[in-house]
Amino acid sequence: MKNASIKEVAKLAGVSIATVSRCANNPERVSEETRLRVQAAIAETGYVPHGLARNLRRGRTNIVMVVIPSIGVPFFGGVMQGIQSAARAEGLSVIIEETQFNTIHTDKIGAMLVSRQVDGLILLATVSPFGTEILSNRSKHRIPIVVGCETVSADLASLPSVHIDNITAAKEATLYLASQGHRRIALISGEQGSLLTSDRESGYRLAMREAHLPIEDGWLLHGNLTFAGAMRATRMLIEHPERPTAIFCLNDDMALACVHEIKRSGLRVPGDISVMGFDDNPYSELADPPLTTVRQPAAEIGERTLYRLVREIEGRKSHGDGPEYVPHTLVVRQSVGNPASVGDPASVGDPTE
Amino acid sequence: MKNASIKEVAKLAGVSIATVSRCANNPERVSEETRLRVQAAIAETGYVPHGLARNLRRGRTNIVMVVIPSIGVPFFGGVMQGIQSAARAEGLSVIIEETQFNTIHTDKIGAMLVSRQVDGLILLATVSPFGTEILSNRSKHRIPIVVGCETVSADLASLPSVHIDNITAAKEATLYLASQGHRRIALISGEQGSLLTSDRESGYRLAMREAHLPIEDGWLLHGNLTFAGAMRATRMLIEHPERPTAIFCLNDDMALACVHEIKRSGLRVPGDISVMGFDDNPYSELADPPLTTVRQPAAEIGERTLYRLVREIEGRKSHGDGPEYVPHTLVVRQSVGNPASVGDPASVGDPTE
DNA sequence: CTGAAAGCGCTTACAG
DNA sequence: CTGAAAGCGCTTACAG
Repeated sequence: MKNASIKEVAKLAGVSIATVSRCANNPERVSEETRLRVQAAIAETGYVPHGLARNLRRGRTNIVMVVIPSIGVPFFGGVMQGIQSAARAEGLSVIIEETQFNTIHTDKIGAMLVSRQVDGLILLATVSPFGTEILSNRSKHRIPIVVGCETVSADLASLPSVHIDNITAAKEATLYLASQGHRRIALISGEQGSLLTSDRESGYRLAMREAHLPIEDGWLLHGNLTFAGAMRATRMLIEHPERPTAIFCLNDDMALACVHEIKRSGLRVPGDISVMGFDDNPYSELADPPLTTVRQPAAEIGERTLYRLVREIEGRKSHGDGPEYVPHTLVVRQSVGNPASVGDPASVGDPTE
Repeated sequence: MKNASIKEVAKLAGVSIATVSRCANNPERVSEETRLRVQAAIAETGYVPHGLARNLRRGRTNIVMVVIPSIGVPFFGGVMQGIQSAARAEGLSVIIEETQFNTIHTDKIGAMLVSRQVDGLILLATVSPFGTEILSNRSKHRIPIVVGCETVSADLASLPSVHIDNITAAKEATLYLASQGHRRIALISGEQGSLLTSDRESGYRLAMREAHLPIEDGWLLHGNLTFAGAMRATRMLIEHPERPTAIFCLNDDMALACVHEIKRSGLRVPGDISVMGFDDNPYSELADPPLTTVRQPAAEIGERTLYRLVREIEGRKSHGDGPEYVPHTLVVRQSVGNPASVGDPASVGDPTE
């Protein structure tokens, strides 16, 4: 059965299509008698307004697009949940576009935007090459864009955004490590050239300086936010002549991999090496030991990002173009302990488990 | 700057809008000279065809909707990756709708479909209440739907689908446990009344019967596929008078939580209790011990589901309405070992770690 | 309160 | 090869 159109309903009810339309959009402007007749006709035909036509007429799609580095990362799952629930409240649908190492379909994203198939764009921790093109399109076509979780490329820094204060968060985490007595603190960082990464790196450096702690050569490694990258970095750290007593990983995935690798080498966490994560993804709690980490309020980031985008779409930029900050918290669990006394070799190579 | 429309391009190039349209869609039907002029005009105006208008005319949106129980579950992330990459190849965009315990916005999904804002629907391990309404809409409006990863509600069983053979997979996993010498094998199952769950339960029962193993009262518990549910179930199992030597969890999340809980109670995995998972999500490899589990080819499921949907959309149902099976594999890691000799209390309450 | 008409921006037979 | 025209299915001033 083909979908009924507004015409058929109109004919059946003996009214014009304008009246049928009004029954859906401004029912108070239709007499009750007519309305009833139209409603009956709608029920009889099973009529549902054709969304495309309506949208074309109204000039809005009620769809927003979110660009995400990788679906299935639990942390982004949390952000998406926030986006979705806010979107639902606003009557919006969300198209997800994954952009993992994929420069090419930048085109597609641009096309969807420019061709008005989506009303706006949310960029979640976006990859670099993206930046300039997006930006030029934005100004050319007045496209609403907001960045969530901090942009990765510096050229996007001027966009409205919502995220935690990455510098401060990383600084606090490092300082916590120092407060537990650690003096040899290494960092497994994210991707080179990513703004998010460099902010957190700054926080680490700031903290180290403030605590009068040295950063030895080879203590600051890039793990690219992946398991494999973190494992590689962890191995290098374990074999470092000045082996750190604590490793700060710039996300929980890397921290999980780091813990795994430390234990595999026969060392204990936190007995021999403490590990600090970042994000607080759901699996961190189940790790052995449960991860001490910096929590980002994922769902809240998602929600606020969406609402911010809605404001952009509707043209009321109450907050200007600056970033909007969201609070982070240090979650203390068991992967960070006190360091073994310096030069005490007893704990090394003598794993109890 | 407002977007240029086809009219402005036509005027600038001194041709009709039909010709402009042809340049985009059937360039070979336009003389080179004209084409060049039009292209120049397009470049000058920055014209991009308005997607909505085009779609309205063509009667397709090139958007498919996927309904997913929960974003951020790593396993579904893998499936989504498959869907996305296939969608990209087909020039489709995907709208994601989360349906966690949310009956209400079933309406929204139905509406998007019926109102033709999306071309088709992928249901990923869908929740129950959904079923009947979707189905009635489907037949009424000829809506293309395909189910991925097995439907949860029996009333959707008639839809085209792609998934592993859940019965066989669960049976093999259980049999593997038996082959390692386990005779007391418990099951932490999924959600009551879910088809996927009951299929895997059947596999477990089949295997136990085949191996002449009893299923004691209280060995088959529902964990609802969540951490919390699995922890609760694990505690009950640990205290069970006939404590199992192996626990089969119907997904990896539960297996991870199960391992966590066993260790927390001072027992060892697999020393005291072996744990088998299901799915092979990325975190399973990093667990301590790494999880033995049944792998579902997530990305492949996603891809094939999308292609299947495309066939439905295009009206060529080459494969009929039956399910399409995808291979599973047993991934042997370290969470399953041989059981301690029966009645040997030495290993109990004497955790080494 | 209701209808005729314009128009959203395109695509595609149909002529020529 | 090109244009005039119909039409996709709606919504919304504008009259009445």
